[in-house]
Parts: sequence; structure tokens; C-alpha cells
Amino acid sequence: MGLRIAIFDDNKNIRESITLLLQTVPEFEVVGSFSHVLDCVDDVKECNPDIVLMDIEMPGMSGIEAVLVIKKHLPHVQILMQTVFEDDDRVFDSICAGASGYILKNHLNTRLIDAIKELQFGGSPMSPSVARKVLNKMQSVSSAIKPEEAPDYHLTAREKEVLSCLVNGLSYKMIASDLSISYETVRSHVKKIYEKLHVASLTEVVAKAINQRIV
Amino acid sequence: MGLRIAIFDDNKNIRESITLLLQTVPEFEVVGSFSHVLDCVDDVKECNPDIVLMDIEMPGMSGIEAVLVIKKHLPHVQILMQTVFEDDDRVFDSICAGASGYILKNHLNTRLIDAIKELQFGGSPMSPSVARKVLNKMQSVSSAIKPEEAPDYHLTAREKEVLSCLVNGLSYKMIASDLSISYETVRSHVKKIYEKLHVASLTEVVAKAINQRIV
DNA sequence: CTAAATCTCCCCACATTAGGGGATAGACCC
DNA sequence: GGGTCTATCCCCTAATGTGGGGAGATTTAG
Repeated sequence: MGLRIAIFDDNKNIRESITLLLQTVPEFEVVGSFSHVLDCVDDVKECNPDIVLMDIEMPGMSGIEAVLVIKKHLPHVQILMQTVFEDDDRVFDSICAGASGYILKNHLNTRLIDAIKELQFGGSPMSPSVARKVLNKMQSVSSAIKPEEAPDYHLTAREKEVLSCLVNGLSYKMIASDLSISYETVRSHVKKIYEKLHVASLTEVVAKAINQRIV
Repeated sequence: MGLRIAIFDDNKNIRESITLLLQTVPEFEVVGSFSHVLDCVDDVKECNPDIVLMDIEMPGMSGIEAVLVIKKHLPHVQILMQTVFEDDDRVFDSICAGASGYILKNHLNTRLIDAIKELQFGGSPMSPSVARKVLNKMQSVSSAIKPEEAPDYHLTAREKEVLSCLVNGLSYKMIASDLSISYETVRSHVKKIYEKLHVASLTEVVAKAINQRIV
């Protein structure tokens, strides 16, 4: 069976030349070609593609927003961004929106067919400069990716419960009624937490809990 | 001028076959071939490559650690990981350590030469499945990448100062002496902050400040 | 220049948290 | 069965934070 492909691009010439290019591959089938994304979810539902080629710059709604809504309603569809832009914002916004690949238009002729095949088999084709941006960004947010070994404070389950209540801004009284225990018990737990976290005030507890993701 | 390449791999056969493969490209020059990374910084300084091929599994020090130290001492060197592993940890650790590409050994024959050329021109070659992992990870940490539009609470400079003191766990008294203002003034600021942030307790202030990066 | 915002300080009354103590009952380990 | 850990509860005192006011000086914006 063939691979169903839909194209979104406001430029008619580009849509047509992409279509021509894709038609040189027997297994590819262009099942839709649209000049805007205002009805993209319906369009995609209608033509039921495996892969969507999405331009970024389009009238009305941008291709990035389109990715968001398509992915939301049809998460199985693979979306390949194809655009002239390679500024960080557009690249990362597209990826975060759910795109599975990102190739620049000047690579279309040479790379599009390979890129689609790569997508089909679970890859994420990217133009070289885009891939580099992505890796650099990964490095710069590495702290978020591999949270530095959070020291273990040996909090008990109950203490963690109390702690997360504190972080949510509850007072001792509220926590007591929330957990159906007495005010004094809450206090005992909090005292223990203070000891274990080596802090001396609620604000420090909250700051430490959030920053070290103990919550 | 040629492109200088160094190879780190504990398997002699692999080193030799990679060398043979690379020698088919006239511009490539294999300037070093090492079976371990214990002296990798010296080795790399010695042979002065543009690009390093790094295996992950090696005796003594792992290739990932080697990437770290090489990048630390010789940040301009481009490092391409070549390995059989594609578990998330190894992939992300390598990238965070500073690798500029990551290809799987079963793609070596077909992709290595292209990958090196891509590296040379500022790209970041990755095996398809690795690229997909990277994109998925990017999406999952998107909150860290694009901090959702922090609403502006119109805090004044002074209020922000006080706020950051609070987040650091200081009491009103300490803040007062820190900023050389009276206790009552601190209170005034805090009251204002409460209003503007729509909260009613210190813990909420701290939590909101940290989570929304107002600090 | 006037009005608004900001920063500074003060008072009183009340609520909440902090630090010190101690106690009981159940679970778990050896 | 004795020791350790956890969760639960209690008391007292002191310190700190909360909520409601008001008020003068200075800077900023219209």
C-alpha cells in the first residue's frame, strides 16, 4: 500500500512542483493540497494522510499553529515542516508543537523524498543546520533534561504529602483538615521536614522543594 | 586542504574498516586511531583532528566522559558518536556532553561519509531513530525551552528586590537590614506584592515567583 | 504643573509559624 | 522481645507574618 501525503503551502507553484516531485515515487500518493490551514483539521480528516507537509508562512493561521491543532486532533499524523525560515523560534516552536521533521525549502529537491521515507520509518529528518540548532538547544537546556542528581532527603511519604501541601500555599490548619489529621501532627511533620531539609522557614522549604523538584 | 579525522574505538577491526572506508574519500585524512580514551585529550592535541569519531563503550573511561573532557579542552573539535547503543540515556548524555552528531554502527557503511561531510559544514548528523528521540525529548521539555508567557504583574524594582529576598528565605527583619530599610517598609512592599500576585501567604508568593520565574 | 505612582515609615490587633519539650501506638527488623 | 522508625497527638512560649488603617517625600507621567 502507498503512503498518503497532504501538502499545505500558500504558494501554488510550490504545491505543484512538490506534487510532481512526489509523483516520481510510486509508493507516494498525494491525497490533498491546500493553500491555507484555516480548515486544516477538517482537511486532514477528509483526506486522511499518513504524512503532512506543512509550510510555516501562510495567511490566516501559521503553519505552527496548524501543527498544534492537527496533532491535537490527529496525533498519529506525522508532520514535516518545510520552510525557508530557520530562526530558533520557528524551529523550536514547530518541534514543540509536534512536528516530526523540519527541512528547509532549498533542500526540497534533493532531500524531500528521502525525508519522507525517513519519516515513514520512524526517523526525524532535519536539514543539517536545523539539526545543529536542535542539538545546541538540547545542550543549553541539559539541566532540564538530566536534573542534577537531586540529593535524597529521606522524606517519608507522609512528609512529602505535607510538603506538597505547603508548596501549594496551604496553612497548617488547611493541611490538617485536608489530610484529616490534627494541627499538631502537621506541625510534627513540618518540624521533621525542616530537620531533613536543613532549613528554618517555610519560604526556604518551598524554595528548596520547587528548585530541587522534591514536590 | 583535507579534513583531519581521529578515531576512538576499542575494536581494532572496526578502527581499520572505518579507516579503509574514509580513505576512499580523497579529502579525508585519518590522523589518529586509538583503542581507548584514557589519554584522549593528549591524543587529540597530538594529532589535531577537525573531527573525532567516538565509540561509547570503551574500557576505562566511557566515550561520553571522553567527549566531556575533549570538549572542555578543545571546544572547536567536532565529535561524532558512533555506537550500537541508542538508549535515551546514552543519547542524551552524549549530546549534553557536547557531541555534534550521533550515528548508529549499523549505519556506518552507508552513512558515515555523508555524516562527516555534514558535520564539516555545520550540520548534526543523526541516525533517524536518534533524531526522533531527540525531537521527542525536546517536546517533553518544551516548558523549559519556551517558558510560557510569564504574565507581567507590574512589580516595581523594589518589589522585585524584596521578592527575591523572600524567595531566598529571608525573614522581613533580614530583608529590612539587607536593603537598609525599616521592617515596616518591607511589610508595605510585601503587601503590595500580595495584591499584585493575588496571593495571601508567603509560601504562595515563593511558589508563584519560582514557578513563573519572576525572581 | 498636577496627578499618579513609588518608596518610605508607623500603629494596632490578630493569626500563624517556630522551637523546645514529651507521649502513644503500630510496623518492621533481627 | 527490644530497638528503630513512622505517624499520630499534646503543651507552652516566643517569634514572625497578616490585614486594616494612615501619612509624608520623591519620582514619573500626562
